[in-house]
Amino acid sequence: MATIKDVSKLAGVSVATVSRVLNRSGYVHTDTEQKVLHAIKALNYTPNFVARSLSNKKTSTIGLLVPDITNPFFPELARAVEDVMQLYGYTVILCNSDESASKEKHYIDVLKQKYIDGMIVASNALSVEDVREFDMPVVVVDRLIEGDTIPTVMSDNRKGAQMATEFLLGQGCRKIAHIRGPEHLLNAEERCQGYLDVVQDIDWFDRSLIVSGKYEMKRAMEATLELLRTHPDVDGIFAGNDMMAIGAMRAVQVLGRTIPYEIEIVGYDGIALSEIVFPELTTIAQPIYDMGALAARMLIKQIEKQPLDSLHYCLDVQMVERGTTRKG
Amino acid sequence: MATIKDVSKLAGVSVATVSRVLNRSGYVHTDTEQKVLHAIKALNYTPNFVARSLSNKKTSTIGLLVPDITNPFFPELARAVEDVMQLYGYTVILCNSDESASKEKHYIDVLKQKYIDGMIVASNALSVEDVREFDMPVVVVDRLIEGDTIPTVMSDNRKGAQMATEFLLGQGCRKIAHIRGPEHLLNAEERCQGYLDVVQDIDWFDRSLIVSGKYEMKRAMEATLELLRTHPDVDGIFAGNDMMAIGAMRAVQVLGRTIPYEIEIVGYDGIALSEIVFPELTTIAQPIYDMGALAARMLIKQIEKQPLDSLHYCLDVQMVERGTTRKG
DNA sequence: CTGTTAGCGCCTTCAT
DNA sequence: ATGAAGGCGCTAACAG
Repeated sequence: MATIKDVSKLAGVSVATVSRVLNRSGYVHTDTEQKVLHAIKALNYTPNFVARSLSNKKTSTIGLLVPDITNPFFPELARAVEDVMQLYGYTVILCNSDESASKEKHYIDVLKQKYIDGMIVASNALSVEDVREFDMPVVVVDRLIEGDTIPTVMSDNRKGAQMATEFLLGQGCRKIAHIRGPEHLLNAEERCQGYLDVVQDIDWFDRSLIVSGKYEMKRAMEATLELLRTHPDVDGIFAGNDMMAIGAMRAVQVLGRTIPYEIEIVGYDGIALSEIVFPELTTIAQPIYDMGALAARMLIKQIEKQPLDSLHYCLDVQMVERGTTRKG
Repeated sequence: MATIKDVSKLAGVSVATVSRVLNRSGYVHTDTEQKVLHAIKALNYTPNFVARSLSNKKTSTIGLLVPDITNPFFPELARAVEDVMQLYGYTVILCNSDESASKEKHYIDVLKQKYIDGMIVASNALSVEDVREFDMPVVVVDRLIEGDTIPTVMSDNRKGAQMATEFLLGQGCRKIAHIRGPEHLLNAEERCQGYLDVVQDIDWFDRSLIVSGKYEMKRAMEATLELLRTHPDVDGIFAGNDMMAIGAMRAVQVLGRTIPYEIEIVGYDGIALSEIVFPELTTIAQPIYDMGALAARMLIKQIEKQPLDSLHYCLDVQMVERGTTRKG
């Protein structure tokens, strides 16, 4: 691998000059610039990023921390992040935390040592203080750190949940249940709240209509089986995410009831999977790709010391009507 | 951030000594080691990887090149790679190539400049020469570069395809079609060949029983619709991957035929999705996680100059009987 | 066992 | 407009 020194020698100039043409910094005569450019081409020279990083204190690398890339929500997010980062000349390191605080901390340490320029966190075993201790640009996705100064992008969970629930009501459902996500996740809490906003004052409502599915398909399936045993008259289900909605579909199918005629189901997220099951899942779609792309842009702005237009972004969600609910 | 110099000062020793205790290289008296350790703790010192990389020529970072992390096959692979890399102190940079040669080349260039230690390639817009030009440790996954010296891990596509086809035959199918993947992908070619191995000498066989689905669900659905129009008597379908198998399921469902009673379907890959559709998909499962983990281990061996037990690994696949084929 | 010193490759004043 | 030289933080001879 040729170094800047080789280039300078071949071009008959000093390394400083080569550096100048490389970075378009400072003045350099057109002729000498040409000489340098030729030398560069002749040697097939490309600058060594590591060396550059050392003197720059900028690695053009960011970290992306997700719970598990295997969870269908995150590939879309990761793809978005990677796309825009790539566009701006950054490179992204992928980290799976499994929502374990110790794993997360370990990653943070490693990434800090590697002097990454910033990170996008879509996993939250960590507390606000932990995140603040990062002491580098950060954007948190889909996990609000309430009322804080840490930049955030998320979607309007509560409103989305209200939309879903109201939609089921509008479809004529007489008893709507909710399969909720993990208690410790704010977004699960908000979605549950949105459901409550709509149904809690209706006469048929009862807290036992809310069951827990841990954002997992299997759990949701079991929870639904149990739910339909205690409440055989449930005719609408709003699941806190698509995976659980699919679990619910399974349970209903196992019981031999037909979707959407006997029971209607609405999910949340709008992951690609929702179009792959049959019937296709009606869902509240978050703009997953947009969220990732926005987070990436926000992070870059911070890294490049540009002002952020807003600290917190809450993107709109969209109702996508498909096969698990009846048409008009 | 404290530097090694700060530590050396505080401990009253030279930087060399600090470096020695840091890397457990060379001798150092227990007492001075203690002093150093204390200084390290006192200053909360952690070494700067960038600086280390510069003098080491080792970044402990590898690249993972996939076509698209959004394609359900790759998250599982990525997860495996990340898991073992993490175990050995490496960090992984994720790259989506969209199977575009120019994108791939661009990535390679960037990663080279970043002096990554090696890379795992699960995408192949590139030719053998291109890959050899990487001039760094590489492992190619699921894409054989035929008869070459580049380390490879894949699964036994041909045998797997034979298993699938024979299984359908054994189930009593009278006319078995194949939905194949892209012509330019070797694994698609091999799977098609495996199908042919089993059926080409049977009287009902006809080349028009092979249709192309591009490894995509939608295309496969359309292809299946068309297939069942020309060959209404097809009662078994072997799809080159699970996504296409799901597309085929859709087509069959749309036509109002029942799975598995009127038509049986077998997929290939064993992605998580295959358990999520209903009926659950019978498939030839590749050990995706194992393949990723093995590739990662092979890469590390190369990086650390250890000998590879074998240049090419071909892992066994497994028939997983589920709902899209009849039992007993 | 420990310290001195010369790199690793690049950037950036400071002179000229 | 260009060059010389110090520094980024760490490692690895080479002395002692």
